Amino acid sequence: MAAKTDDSGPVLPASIESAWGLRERPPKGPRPGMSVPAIVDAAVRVADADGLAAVSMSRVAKELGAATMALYRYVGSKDELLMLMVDTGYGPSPGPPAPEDDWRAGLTRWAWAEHEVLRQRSWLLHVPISGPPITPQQLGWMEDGLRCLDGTTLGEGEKMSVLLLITGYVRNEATLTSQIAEGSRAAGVDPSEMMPAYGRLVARLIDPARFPALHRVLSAGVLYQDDDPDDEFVFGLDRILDGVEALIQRRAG
Amino acid sequence: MAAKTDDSGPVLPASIESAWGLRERPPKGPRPGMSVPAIVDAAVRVADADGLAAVSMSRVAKELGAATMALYRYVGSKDELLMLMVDTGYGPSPGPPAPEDDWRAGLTRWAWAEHEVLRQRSWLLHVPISGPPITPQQLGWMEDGLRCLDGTTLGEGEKMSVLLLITGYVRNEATLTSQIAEGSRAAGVDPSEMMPAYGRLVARLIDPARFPALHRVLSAGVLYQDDDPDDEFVFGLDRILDGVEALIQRRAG
DNA sequence: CTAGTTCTGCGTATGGTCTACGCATAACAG
DNA sequence: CTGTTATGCGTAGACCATACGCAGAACTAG
Repeated sequence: MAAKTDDSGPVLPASIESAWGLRERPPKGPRPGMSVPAIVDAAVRVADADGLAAVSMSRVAKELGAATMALYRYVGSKDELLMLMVDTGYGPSPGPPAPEDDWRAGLTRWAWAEHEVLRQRSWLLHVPISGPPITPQQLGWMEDGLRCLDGTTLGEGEKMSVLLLITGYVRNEATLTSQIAEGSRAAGVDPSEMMPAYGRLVARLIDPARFPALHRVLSAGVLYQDDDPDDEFVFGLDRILDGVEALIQRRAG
Repeated sequence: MAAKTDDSGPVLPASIESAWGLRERPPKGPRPGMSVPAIVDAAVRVADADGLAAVSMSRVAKELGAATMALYRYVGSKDELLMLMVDTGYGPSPGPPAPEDDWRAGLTRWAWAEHEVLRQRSWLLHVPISGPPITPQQLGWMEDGLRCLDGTTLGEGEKMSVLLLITGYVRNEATLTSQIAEGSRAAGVDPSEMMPAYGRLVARLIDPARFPALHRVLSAGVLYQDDDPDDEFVFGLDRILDGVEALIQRRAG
């Protein structure tokens, strides 16, 4: 007999489907000794402690007192595990915007929430993302962001684009600051000395005649000071939100 | 006797220094059979053909008809090779803005130039960047971007922040579109069918009561259509430049 | 109660990665 | 000619993901 056809196109990995609460366990066979959430939690624990590079299948298995190959009964591949790690690593979305917030306050809060997550779990930035979000909590974040733009003059497509713009900005900013942190740790330099050292290095390398504008920036001492990363974050975010505001005004006519 | 002290702080890898034209070859010993540029070119060729994942030391060596370990006489590590690959992969910077361009036209051109490079060499996005740019051509790009903002009311630090904002945006946008391309190739789906398939998948997964805003986006058909990626790129870029413009106006006022 | 089915846990093995180390040799300086 | 120094590169070690297959557990059908 013909199975009920699944016309939904792309096939979801089994572990992702179970994250959505679909697909119950078949009643046959021995009872599982582990669970997908337990594995993912262990992997997240490893990443929190020793970084994403330390997350290998054998290391995660050791964390659980299990054999390496046992994990493959629960996740189809390491990439699948990584996807699930991202989902729980981000954690639950910050929730819908407060009623008294306008769109700008809401999105600012939303951006800061992601900023905070990425500051605390910088390994999330190192996970090679392999497609648009399909896990429950990731879509939860998206939902909360969209709600901030409810009641604006923007079209649905524009709302999506704005969210993409902001989340991309947050990720990018977090990547840069985490690189400075990791670089200073690798070089054994004090983090506050990292940017000044970089400035001196560039000053030594460049020829002022070939790089006049860059030379001017260096002369202004921009790279030498160790400014508050939060200020830098706020600067870019405000620029983007200004741009969004201009669009909203224009749409309002 | 005391060597001439190098008070410049961080030590540059040897291969990077030679990319700046410093450090000439010592006259002793057998003549080298290869050169750093030849190795980097071969690595770039491999990445262009088969992606960054195909770039292993042995594969690059095979490309050159050399033994794997021979490469380590020229580059200190694979990471160093990757850094040099990024430098030549981006290629020479697009050049200073045309005299008739105002800052906005100049930055637009600048952003499109990077966009174009990343579209053609999407492996650049997969290179884990490990710090601020220190190679000649990378700093050349920075120089050209800074020149676009010459004559504006912005401070030197603000110019730098604006550049970071834009280059981050371009990278992010390129990452998203290349993920769609790679995802569709991996799934054997036509690229134009990728976003519609994603839309159907999300529609199947979410509960409209839990995800009302997302559901509304889907109902509007936003994810189903396969819109021109360039339009999406222009949208975000214009938002950011609007934000920069607002700042310039404010500083001028 | 028994036989069949299906699932779990996991040992083994393959083929890939980067790179530390050390040796033979080639080219130069004095 | 001798000593110094650099190169080319073979060997080997320490990882990695994962394909495959087997033993046994837990359920269902008869």
